[in-house]
Amino acid sequence: MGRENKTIYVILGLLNQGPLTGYEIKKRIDNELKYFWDTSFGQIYPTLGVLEEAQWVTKSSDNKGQKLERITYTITEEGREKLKSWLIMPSDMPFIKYEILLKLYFGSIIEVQENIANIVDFKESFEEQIPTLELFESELEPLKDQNPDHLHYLLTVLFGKKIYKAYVEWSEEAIALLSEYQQNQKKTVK
Amino acid sequence: MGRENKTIYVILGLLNQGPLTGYEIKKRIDNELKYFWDTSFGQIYPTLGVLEEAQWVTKSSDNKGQKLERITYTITEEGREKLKSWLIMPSDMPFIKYEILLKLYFGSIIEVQENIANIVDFKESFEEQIPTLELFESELEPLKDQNPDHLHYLLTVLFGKKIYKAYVEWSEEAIALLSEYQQNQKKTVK
DNA sequence: TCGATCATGTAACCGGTTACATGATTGT
DNA sequence: ACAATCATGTAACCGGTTACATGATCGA
Repeated sequence: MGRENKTIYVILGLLNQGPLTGYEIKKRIDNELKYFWDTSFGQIYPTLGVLEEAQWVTKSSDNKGQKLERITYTITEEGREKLKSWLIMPSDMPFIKYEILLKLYFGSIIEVQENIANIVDFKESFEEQIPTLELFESELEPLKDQNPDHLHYLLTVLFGKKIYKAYVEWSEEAIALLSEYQQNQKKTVK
Repeated sequence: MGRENKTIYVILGLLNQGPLTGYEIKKRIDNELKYFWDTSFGQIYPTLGVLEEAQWVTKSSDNKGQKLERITYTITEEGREKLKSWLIMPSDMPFIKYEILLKLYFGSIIEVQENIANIVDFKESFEEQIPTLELFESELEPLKDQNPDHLHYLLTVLFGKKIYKAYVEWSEEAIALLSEYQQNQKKTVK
C-alpha cells in the first residue's frame, strides 16, 4: 500500500495552483487526474483536517455559520515546502495488481473462448479512451513551450497514450496466440 | 481497493496445481507472480483459515503436534468450482496510482533537472528487468503448443515485456521534451 | 557454530471505499 | 416542481503491510 499517505500531496499540489474547496478538489481529481489517480470524499475531508492541523493549509469561509458553508483551503508557505520536498524525492514504483493477468495465469482450466472474451473486454476499455488522450495531446502540444505546466500535463497524457496502446497491442497478440492454440486443438480432436 | 478479496483466488489458483504449505504459496507468488501480483504472510495465513472454513481447501499435517509443524493445504472440488466461477467473470480494470505522474503533473515548481532525474530512475528500474522477461519468453515459446499452462504463462510474460518497453519509450520521450524545454529556457535567459 | 532458510502465526496500524446523513442551490 | 449538482462530513468496514514472536532445520 506504500507507507506514506500520498493524498496529502495530491491536495497540496492542487492547492498550490490556487485555493479550492474540498468539493472542488474532488472534481479536479476526477477531471484531470483520473488517468493515474483517484480518491474519495471519505479521504479528502479527513485529510484536509490533517493538513490544516499541520499548518500546511489554512481554512477560510465566506459564509461561516450559514447553512451550506463553503470552506476554502489555501496552501501555506510550509505547505509549499512540504510539496517541494516530496516532488524531489524518488518516486515509489507503481505496483499494480493486474487481475486479468492473474486470471490468465490460472486460465488453462477454463475454455479458451472465456479467456479470449476477458482479453477483448480489457482491450476495448482502453482502446476507446485513446482518442480522448490524443485530443488532449493536440490541445497541449502547441502550448508546451509557453507554460511549463502545459508541458508537464502533456507528459502525463503521453504516458497514458503510450501505455494504453501497449495494452491494446498486447491484447491483440494474446488473442492471436490463444486463437491459434484453439485451432490446433480442434485439428487434434479431428 | 476493489471490493472482493482477490487473495483467495491467488491461493486457490496455486493450490489447483497441487497441494502447498503457506510458506510455499508465498514463495511461488514471489517467484512466479511478482510481475503482476504480491502479497504478504500477514495476508496468506489468515486467508488460508478463511478458505478452510468455507471448505474450499482442506488442511493436513504429516507431523501434527511436533515442533515446526508443516501444514499442507489441498483444494477441494468446491474450491475448484469457486476458482472457475471467478476465472470466467470479467476482470476489474487495473487501477494504478502512478506516483511519478502525480509528481510530474505538479512538477513545474521544481527544477527541470529534478524531474528528469525522477524519470531516469523510473526508466532504469524497468529497463533492467526486460532481459529477464525475454529469457522467460524464450524458454516458454517452444513449449506453448505442448501444454496450455505454458501458453498462459507466456501471455503474462509478453504483457510484462510490452508494458515495460512502453515505460522505457515514454521515459525517453519525456526526458527529450524536458531537455528541449530546458535548452529553450537557457537561451531565453541569455 | 552460525547464517540462511524453513515455518506458522498475531497484533497494531493505516489507507481507502462505501454507505449514510443532511440539506441548499441552480437550472429547466 | 423536480432533478442535478453543490457541499460537508462521519462511521463501519476491509484489504493489506509491518513488525513482532517463536523456533527448527540445513548446509558451509
